[in-house]
Amino acid sequence: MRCPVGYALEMFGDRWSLLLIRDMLVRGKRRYSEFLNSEEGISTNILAARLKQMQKRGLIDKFPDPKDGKASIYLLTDKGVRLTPILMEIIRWGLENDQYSSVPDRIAKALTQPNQAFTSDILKTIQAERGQLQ
Amino acid sequence: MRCPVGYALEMFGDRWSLLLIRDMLVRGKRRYSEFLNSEEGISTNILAARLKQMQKRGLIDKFPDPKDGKASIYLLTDKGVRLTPILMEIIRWGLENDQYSSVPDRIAKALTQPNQAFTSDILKTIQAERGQLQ
DNA sequence: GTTGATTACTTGCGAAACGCAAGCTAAATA
DNA sequence: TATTTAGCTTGCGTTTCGCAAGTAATCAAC
Repeated sequence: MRCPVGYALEMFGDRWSLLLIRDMLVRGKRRYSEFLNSEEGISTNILAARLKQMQKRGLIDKFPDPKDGKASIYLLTDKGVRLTPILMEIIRWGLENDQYSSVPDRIAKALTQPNQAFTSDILKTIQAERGQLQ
Repeated sequence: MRCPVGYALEMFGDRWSLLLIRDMLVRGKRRYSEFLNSEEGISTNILAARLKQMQKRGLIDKFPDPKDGKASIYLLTDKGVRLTPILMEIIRWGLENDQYSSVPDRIAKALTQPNQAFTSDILKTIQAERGQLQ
């Protein structure tokens, strides 16, 4: 009998989780080094902690890179991909309320469609990637 | 040319802001004392700081209570009310992914409609309240 | 009109989280 | 074999948070 908002905020309600999810969902980032040089500048110890936490919470999976033994690939789980509608509404609100915000055409276009369409596009893409790694 | 997600998280991306917005949007809370005894247990200094911050950021307004000189009434601005679709998607995700989460019938019903319908319901209600106070 | 309660805070302090810089390990590359 | 790359860990100072106690203004009761 708990509040779903409280649950959601426990899952990704810190300063960095949702930005990492954005990086994975709309920017196609997959690697530690890619997350590290996001424009917002997450520090390396926090990044490591968040990735572990999100894995523990079932939002992302970690795979070894088949082409480079020292590298890893981080992918959203289905539960993580289903955050897409939340992210879309956040993007919509940000664009509506901040004159300095903008997004690439691909995202602007997705915002005109129902959330579900974009979510299932991304879900397919990531499930295909996952298939290559398992 | 900044990211709308980054902007949004600066506006309400801390541990408490979105819970306060939930309290105002779906639980009809308006007063300091009401926020203080939310189930999550915000501490009094943090509550005071958040309310000031949200006011500064244009998410809420503060009005003197016409019936009690020592009391205040906090109301969402239109910008704050427009967060409703984000909150609805968060609720949807929480319900979908946490077996222990539930919401009152009124909210469950609203989730079956397009987000916009519930948003404009709430907007009307709050604009009416605001009219009584200004 | 004085006393006690209510409302909305502020202050002080210890604990936890964050941010920066440096260092470390294993694997790949030259 | 030496150097670079990828992905971390550790240490430490700073900021934020959480708890408890205290304060100020108003209101309600006697």
